[in-house]
Amino acid sequence: MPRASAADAAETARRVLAVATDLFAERGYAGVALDDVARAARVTRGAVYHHYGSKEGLFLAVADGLQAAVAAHLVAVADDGGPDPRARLRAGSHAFLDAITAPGTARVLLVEAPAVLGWQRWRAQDAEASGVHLTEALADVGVDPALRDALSAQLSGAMNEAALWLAERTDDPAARPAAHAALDRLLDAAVPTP
Amino acid sequence: MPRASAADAAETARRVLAVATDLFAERGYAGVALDDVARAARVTRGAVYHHYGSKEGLFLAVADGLQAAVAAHLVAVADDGGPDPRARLRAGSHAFLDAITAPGTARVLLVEAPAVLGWQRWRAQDAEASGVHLTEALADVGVDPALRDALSAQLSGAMNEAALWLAERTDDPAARPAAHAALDRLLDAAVPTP
DNA sequence: CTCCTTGACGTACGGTGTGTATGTATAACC
DNA sequence: GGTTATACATACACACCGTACGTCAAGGAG
Repeated sequence: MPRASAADAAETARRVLAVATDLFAERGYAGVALDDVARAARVTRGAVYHHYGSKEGLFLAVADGLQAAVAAHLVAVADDGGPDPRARLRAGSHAFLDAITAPGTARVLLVEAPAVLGWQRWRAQDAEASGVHLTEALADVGVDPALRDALSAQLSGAMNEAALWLAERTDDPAARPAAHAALDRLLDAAVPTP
Repeated sequence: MPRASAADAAETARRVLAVATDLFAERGYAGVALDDVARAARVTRGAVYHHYGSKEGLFLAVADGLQAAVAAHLVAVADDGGPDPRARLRAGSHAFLDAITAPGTARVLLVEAPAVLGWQRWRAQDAEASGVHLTEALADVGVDPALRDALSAQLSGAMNEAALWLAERTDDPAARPAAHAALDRLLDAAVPTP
């Protein structure tokens, strides 16, 4: 008995996405069956396939949503970080770290996504969303072009690992300051000291 | 018709492990069925279950083997890196990077393993195999104890990402020197400059 | 040398989960 | 107001994991 208007359909898609985001964050990709998602969203698997095509398609939508949220927060903070490129680099990096440690985000984006989507697809998507800002900031700060890409990748890896490290230490109040302090050291290393 | 002596059994287990290592590296965990492994090793799935208990058990054995190889190479190089702790830190780090970029290693250890085994189990195993050496080296070099763990995690993340970054650039001869140069910058940042 | 226990598999089966084909009623456009 | 397309639900085929069970040789125990 499908009594779905266009608005109802959009609502259904949104509800499925929200439920899937929670479940993937909790149990990981392999740990959740599409029937779990469907039941929690009060539809059947047919609806899920209609809107997202496949389990991988659903996961991709989930990852996209989380990544967009992280990038939005990053850009917002960096934009009022002042004109000094070094300050912008720092502000943006710390903002990234804070955004990606939001409750279910790190696991989906940093652990599941590379395995599910493949590392190269994940890397491309990450680069498009937040990586560009890092690479750009490194350029603004005067990093040797020959090292820029390599350094960008390694700093990105450092921040991602910091996020996962933090996610396991939510009860230790000293962890977050320590992570930010360590990150500052690495960022200072990146900029050619004046 | 099982005519298996003890030596034959060990040979079977070894052959299955070798085949599984190749397949997991090529297609990832989800992309390989146990029947593929069994056929390639000229046995049935029964033999695989007998020796490794489960698909996850088989993957764990594969990951263990690769991680042991990486750690062995790391230790070997670091041990003749001389007595200077800073030189040992550098030598060990570069050795790690070289070892983990061996053909199928990075994907299994850095992309599949965290998702399959769970990040915490993977982290613990990685810390036991190579992480301890990094943390120890940082201590020897005089890193503030409050930052040591955070910095160790972030440097580890940087190296892992460098490895994956390199794995996608096997045809670019400038990539590896750039990765090592960028890594040196981060390592220099870690040691309190005298 | 014989018994018998155990290890090293092979075989058969059930359960779960993905994807696809098909049906259907309502919304949307003409 | 008839037609088409959309938004689902239902049913089915298929793949794959895990487990229960069977089997035959190896390796002592006597």
